[in-house]
Amino acid sequence: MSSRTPKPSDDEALQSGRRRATINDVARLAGVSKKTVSRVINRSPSVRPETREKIEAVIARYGYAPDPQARGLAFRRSFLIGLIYDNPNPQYVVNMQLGLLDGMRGSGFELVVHPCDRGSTTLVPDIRAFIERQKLFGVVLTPSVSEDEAVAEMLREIGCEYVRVASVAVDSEAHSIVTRDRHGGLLAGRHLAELGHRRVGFISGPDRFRSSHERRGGFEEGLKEHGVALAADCVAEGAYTFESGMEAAARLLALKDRPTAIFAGNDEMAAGVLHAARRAGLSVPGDLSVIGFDDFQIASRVWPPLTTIRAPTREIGRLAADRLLGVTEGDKRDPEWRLPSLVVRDSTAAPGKQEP
Amino acid sequence: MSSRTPKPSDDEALQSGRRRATINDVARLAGVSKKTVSRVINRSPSVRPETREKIEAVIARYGYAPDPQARGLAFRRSFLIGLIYDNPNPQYVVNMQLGLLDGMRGSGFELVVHPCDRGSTTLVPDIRAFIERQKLFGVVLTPSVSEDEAVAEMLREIGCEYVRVASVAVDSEAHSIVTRDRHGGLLAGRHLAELGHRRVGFISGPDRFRSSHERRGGFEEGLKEHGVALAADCVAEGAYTFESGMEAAARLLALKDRPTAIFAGNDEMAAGVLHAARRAGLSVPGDLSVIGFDDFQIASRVWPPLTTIRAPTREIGRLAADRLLGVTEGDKRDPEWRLPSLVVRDSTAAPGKQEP
DNA sequence: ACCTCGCCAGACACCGGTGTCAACGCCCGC
DNA sequence: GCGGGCGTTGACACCGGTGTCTGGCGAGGT
Repeated sequence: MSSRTPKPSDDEALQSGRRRATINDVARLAGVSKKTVSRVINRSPSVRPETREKIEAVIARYGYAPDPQARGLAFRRSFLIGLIYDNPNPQYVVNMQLGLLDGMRGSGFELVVHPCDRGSTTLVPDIRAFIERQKLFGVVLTPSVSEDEAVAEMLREIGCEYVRVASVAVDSEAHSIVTRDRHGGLLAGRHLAELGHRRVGFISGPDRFRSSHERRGGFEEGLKEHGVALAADCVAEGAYTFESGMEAAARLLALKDRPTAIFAGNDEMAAGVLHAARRAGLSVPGDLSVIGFDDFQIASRVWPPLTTIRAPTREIGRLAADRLLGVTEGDKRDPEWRLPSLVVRDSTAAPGKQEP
Repeated sequence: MSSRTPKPSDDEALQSGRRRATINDVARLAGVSKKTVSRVINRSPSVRPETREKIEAVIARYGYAPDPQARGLAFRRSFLIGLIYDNPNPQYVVNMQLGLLDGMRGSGFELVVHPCDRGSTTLVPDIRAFIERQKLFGVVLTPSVSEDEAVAEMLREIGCEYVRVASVAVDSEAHSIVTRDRHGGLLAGRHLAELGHRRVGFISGPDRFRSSHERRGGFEEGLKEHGVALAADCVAEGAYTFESGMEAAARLLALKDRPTAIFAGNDEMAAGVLHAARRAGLSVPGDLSVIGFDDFQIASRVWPPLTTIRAPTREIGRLAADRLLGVTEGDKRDPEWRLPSLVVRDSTAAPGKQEP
């Protein structure tokens, strides 16, 4: 009996569930010191099996769960994980959140969201304040902030756990989750080349996104396998937004020798391409094939439904959470399962072919 | 000097910013007790102005910020706000999150997200565990969980602050934020009736969403102003999903006397209506006018761009956060600013009119 | 001059956990 | 029989704040 005896009404409240059990209650009811209970909670090996069982029985009986705040105070670290992102696409954000939550389920951790502005001059201090204020256990960064070295540097400096999701390894293996966008681009290139397209266009994302370059690189590689080259005048820079896709497509479609197919860096821009094609009086896929990237909901909502590259964002999120929490099981699975894959719908066809 | 003197290295770390200041540091450096510093932090009136200023100077000098964990432990309440939702629409979720964050900025609170399944048999205990585990300061509920009385009952029982976002007042004024979906429906009805439509269709959301009924009620009201009635056979139930919208529209368009316009309960379903119309060989808005609800991104991505009702989700989120944090300023503004509004694009026209 | 009251500030316990270190019992070897 | 080492446990301080209660002090009433 380590702490002072409680008032009788206290135990009553405990029984009825009106009061949550604390470590002191468990210690008292199990006839051990709170430190020993703490050892059981933290899976310390130096507890005799009988003692452990006795304590675990009390824990189960009263549904005791340690208070993360108190634990965090002593550990100097909270049980919160932050998602730091600047990608404005709602579907990306939500899928990532869902994936992270998948991986965090049952761990006792919670997810705190933190959108940010990569262009802000106070980006690094803002993120730092966010982390230090709540003493976050760790953070997950997604493109494009995940590609910011100043941010990563700061995270190392303050000793915060982190995982960077990016299209290529931008950090040590322990700190990166690679989405392999290059492979997605490759599939897009192959698909168009196999359909017989020879003059193809590409609309990239913004330069600061690593994925813009990876998707393009893979695309060129896929084309090349079939002897097709991406002409310089058939490349336009977009901003991963619908409007930018529309504008970039308008430029490409105004070319004297316009491409018969366009690979847009994401679905949003691909939707913009569809609008531009319609304005130009071109039918898709009859006069122009269009392929997107992401396979977000929009891909199947537009007309014609978009052929696109499915990026397993939710699965990537799950993996990121696993990594942060030290679960390594997920990493061992066949890496193929988290590779981008081709989803063929109705926006691509052989060049010159009429719609059915 | 209340606590033991620190090692010289400690103060050095403080100066250089390697160590964050604690309340003990501030107390020592200001020559007062930590309790007095606590009073300043909590804006207790019983502190002499000179003392307060002295302490505030030290706080500013060292950039001291109280530790939410320690504060939370003593307060028996964290500085976290939970967003509990079951709406699967990513854009809704993200807009709501952004609105909440708008309202929480600078408050020292953070946002924890918690998707849930309204249909789960463990819904109430799951939410309860979520709240009690992290001792959430408060939660924001959005449709349709916001309309669940069992959940609200539990929140009252455990004394958790909460705000319910719903289309009508489902709770006391302090606990509800009303989105006035009825008004949006009214605008849709008026718009179609004013264009000259006499036979119109409606695709509702799921029955358990209060908004389904409100949008319909308002729609009928708007039609009625112009002497138009909503025929029973022109109403179909959807599920707020693209597929359900497509199926419901297919049914309505197969009617012998098919409607010349359809109001879909949200944009997702309206996109489904567009697909169904195309399949049926109908042009929009030439043969069929379509109007949606939400004005999410998809509305302007599809073809033709959708006339729709803009729901100010982000603003509503901001209001919810203000309410939870006890800020009342936002409530006083002209309530018009957070009413749904009509956004006219290209999917509605007078009946029988050809596309340009 | 004395008592009371209100204002202000501090001492101390407490919130619910963990780290450190010492004590205990037991088995081993000499 | 005794010292040493190991496995197990507990006492106590501590993490960084807040609640309660008490005491010192000056102003106001009698």
